[in-house]
Parts: sequence; structure tokens; C-alpha cells
Amino acid sequence: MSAHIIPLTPISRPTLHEQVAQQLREMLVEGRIAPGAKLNERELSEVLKVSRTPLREAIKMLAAEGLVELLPNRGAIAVELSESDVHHTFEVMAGLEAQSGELAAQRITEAELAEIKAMHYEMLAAFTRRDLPGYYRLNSAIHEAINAAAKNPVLSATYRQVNARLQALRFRSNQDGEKWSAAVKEHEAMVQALDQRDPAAMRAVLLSHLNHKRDVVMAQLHSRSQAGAQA
Amino acid sequence: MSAHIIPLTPISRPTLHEQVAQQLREMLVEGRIAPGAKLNERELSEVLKVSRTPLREAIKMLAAEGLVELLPNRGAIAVELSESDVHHTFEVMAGLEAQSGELAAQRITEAELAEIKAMHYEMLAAFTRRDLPGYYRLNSAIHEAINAAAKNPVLSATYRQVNARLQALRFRSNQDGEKWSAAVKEHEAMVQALDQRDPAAMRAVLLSHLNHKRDVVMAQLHSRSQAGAQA
DNA sequence: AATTCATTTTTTGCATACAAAATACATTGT
DNA sequence: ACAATGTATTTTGTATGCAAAAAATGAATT
Repeated sequence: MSAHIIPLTPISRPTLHEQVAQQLREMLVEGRIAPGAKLNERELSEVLKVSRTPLREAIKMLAAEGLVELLPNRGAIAVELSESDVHHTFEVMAGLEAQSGELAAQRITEAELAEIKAMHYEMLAAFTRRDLPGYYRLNSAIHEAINAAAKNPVLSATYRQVNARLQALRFRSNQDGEKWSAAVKEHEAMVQALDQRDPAAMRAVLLSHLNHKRDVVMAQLHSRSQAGAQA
Repeated sequence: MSAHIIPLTPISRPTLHEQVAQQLREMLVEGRIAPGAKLNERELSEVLKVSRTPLREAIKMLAAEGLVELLPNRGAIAVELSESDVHHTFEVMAGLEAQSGELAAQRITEAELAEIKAMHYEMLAAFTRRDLPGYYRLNSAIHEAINAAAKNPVLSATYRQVNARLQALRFRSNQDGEKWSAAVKEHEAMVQALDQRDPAAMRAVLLSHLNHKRDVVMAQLHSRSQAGAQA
């Protein structure tokens, strides 16, 4: 009798439409395809070196994820969030983050907590150097880690999907100094609440954290649209 | 100068893949395609009288919605939630419903509240008659109405998407009498909290409501799997 | 009888081809 | 010049065809 062969790589090569979807996702989130821009199928299929069939399948997935909008007989455009959309999306994100934090406070392991603390210090370093890109990178890594600590894959997937739409906004620049240090203070409170395994405190701090983030983004949106209206 | 013509039906005929997606969604949620069942493309394209192209596009959308799972080179199967999946999904649903209730308590109009009260009484009637299908219909209508009263389209969309996966479970039968009246009592508390515009109370009652629903479903899942193991 | 291997059949994945809709363009008339 | 209408071009939507992978079938061997 031969030993049971367990396939080591059950997911060897992702299919083409998966790869295309991933590429498009990146292009949308990175802003390489601007919000509101049309997704020309012929053009994209040439750039990505695939036929229209897997490309269209990928676009349909992105539509279901809320990253693009389908216009019947007129193709797809990258979603452009209205002010109201952004507000509503942040409201949902606040709820999801708050729940993540609440659950993380109940379920986080010592190792996970240690890693978050380490990243937190790295973030403080980036903050002190006024290294905005590094700060953002660590910031989202910490939020991801909190999410992971909640140990609910459905919550994580939902969180990522909703968050992806906001990522496309790419508010990576000019954060107000005062708001910035306030955000850092909130992160301090987060780490403390996690350390004390205090779910209610985590919920509270994440809610206010997200509300402040929303305010910052909405303000920037406003100043942008103001600038746009003048030009 | 001619009058401005406003297109009355900007969304005249939905495209084929949209229609197919909607049909498949129904088949999955109604259980006409059983959890774990394979979606044979040739077969389905014959049943739905469409070619494989729009069918495949629809399947990709359902995959992004989490209703089917794609197995590379082996097509798609209807999602089959493990016990752990169900638990995690209910956890997320509880958070979404709690937030809906919280927001609804802040934003509901008198007209909306009146309609919910009316549906509540209809539900009581169905409960008294032990009319389970009618009860479930009104129950989900009430939850939908609360969701609508929260006036956050992003939250509603997220709620529906996550809920759709649970719908496929179709636990429509044999609800324990005691649990049932407990659920009705919770609905009473919901209406009261809405009437008093008490967000915190709404959050609390919806959280416990969903937790109880989760317990009922998990128990049924267990007894099912027990019965299955014996057979 | 069970297992392994080769062969056939089916099914998925992708590319191409064709039809219909939308857009762009040009022509005509005022 | 401008609007309106008809035509050409582009673009999307759907169907079909073909290749590769997976599943099914069956014969040969232990």
C-alpha cells in the first residue's frame, strides 16, 4: 500500500482572471486608474496582455466588490465616491474597526500584542521623523494586526472590502500636525486598552479614532473641491 | 430651443449577465442549488438559455459576493458554511445590525416608525397563529426597515451581502416555542427603543437578539449534523 | 478484488468572431 | 455658425471555437 499523497500546492497557478482582478485592484487602489475613469476593455486587454474574456470576468468581480461601477452597454468606470458616500463608508468602517478592536481585546495573544507594541514604537519613530509614508504603512499594518487578532475571517474580509474603496482616495499627504499627534495619542490608548484586555475601551477609542480620521478626510475632500471649484 | 429630454428609463433592460446573476442569487439563497453543489456551466447555460460567457461573468460576481467559491480549473460550488463560518458570520451580522439599530434610533422618521410598528403587530398576529412563514417574512421585513431607517446605503449593502450567505442556510422550520416567544419579546424591546429614540438600547437589544438567533441556528446545525452522522 | 495506468470524455479557461448598442463624425439645411 | 440628421467607427455584449486540465472509463497487473 502506498502512502497517501497530499497535494502540497493545491493552489498552484492562479487563473488569469484572478491575476487580472488583482492587478486591476491594485491599479484602482493605487489611483493609477483615477476615480471616475472609464475602463476601456480593448485598451486594458492590450496593457495586461490578455483577451477581453478574462478581463471582463475580473471587472465583474471588482464591480461586486464595489471598486468599479457597471454602466449597462457603456462599460465600467472606477468608482468615484461622493462626499456622502465617503461619510457613509467611514461610518461603516468605524463600526467594523470598533468590533475588531472589541474582539481583539478578548482574543489577542501575548505574541500578537507584542508585535503590535513593536509596530507601535516603529510608528512613533516614523511620527517623530515626520516620515508620513512610513507612518501610514505602519498605521495600516497595526490596524490589520488588530483585525487579525479579532480572529474572525468574515469580519476581516468585510473590513478589507469596505476599506479598499477608501484606499482609492489616497489621502496620503498634508496631515495637519495637531490632528496627527491626536491620532498618535489615540494609538497609545489603543495599545493600552489591548494590553488591559478592555473591549469597551477598545471600542470607544477606535470609534473616536475613525471619526477623527473621517473628519480629516472630509475636510481635505472639501478643500479639494473648493480648490477645484476655483480653478 | 427644444426642451431638455430627460431619459425616463436610464436602466431599461438589464444586461444578460445581470439577469443571470440575479437568477443564480435566488437559486442559491432559496436553496435550489444546495450548499456544496457544483455549478456545471453547460448545464446551467442550458437551463437559463444563455451562453457560457454571461453565465461565467455572473458566477464571478457571485464569487466576489461570497455566495459561491471558485476552485481553479474545477469551476464553482455553492458555498457551504462550516460551523465556524456560521459563527463568524453571525458575529459580523450582529455588529452590522447593532449599528443599524443604533443609527436608526437616531434617524428614523415618524412615518418609518409607524410602518415598523404596523409590521410588528402583523408579526405578532403571525406569531399568535403560529404562522412560521408569515412570521419570517415580516421579521426580515422589519429588519430591512430598521436598516433602511439607518439611512446608510453602504451599511445596507454590506448587511445584505453578509446576510445573503446566511439565508442560504434556510432555517425556516421547527423553531423552539420558548425561543420563539423570547425573540418576539426582543422585538417588543426593539420597537420601544426605537420609539424612545434610544440608540444604546437598540444596540443592546439587537446584539442579544442576534446572539440568540445565532444560538438557535447553531443548535439546529448541530442536531442536523448529529442526525447526518447517524444516517 | 483492488490498484495502477492509459485512454476517452467531459469540463473548464481563454481567445476569437459576430451582433448590437453607443459614440464620433460628417453632411445637410436653416 | 449652429442644430439636426444620417453615416461610419468604436465599444460593449454575447456566442462560438479551441486548448488544457480534470474526471470518468476501462483494461492490465498484482
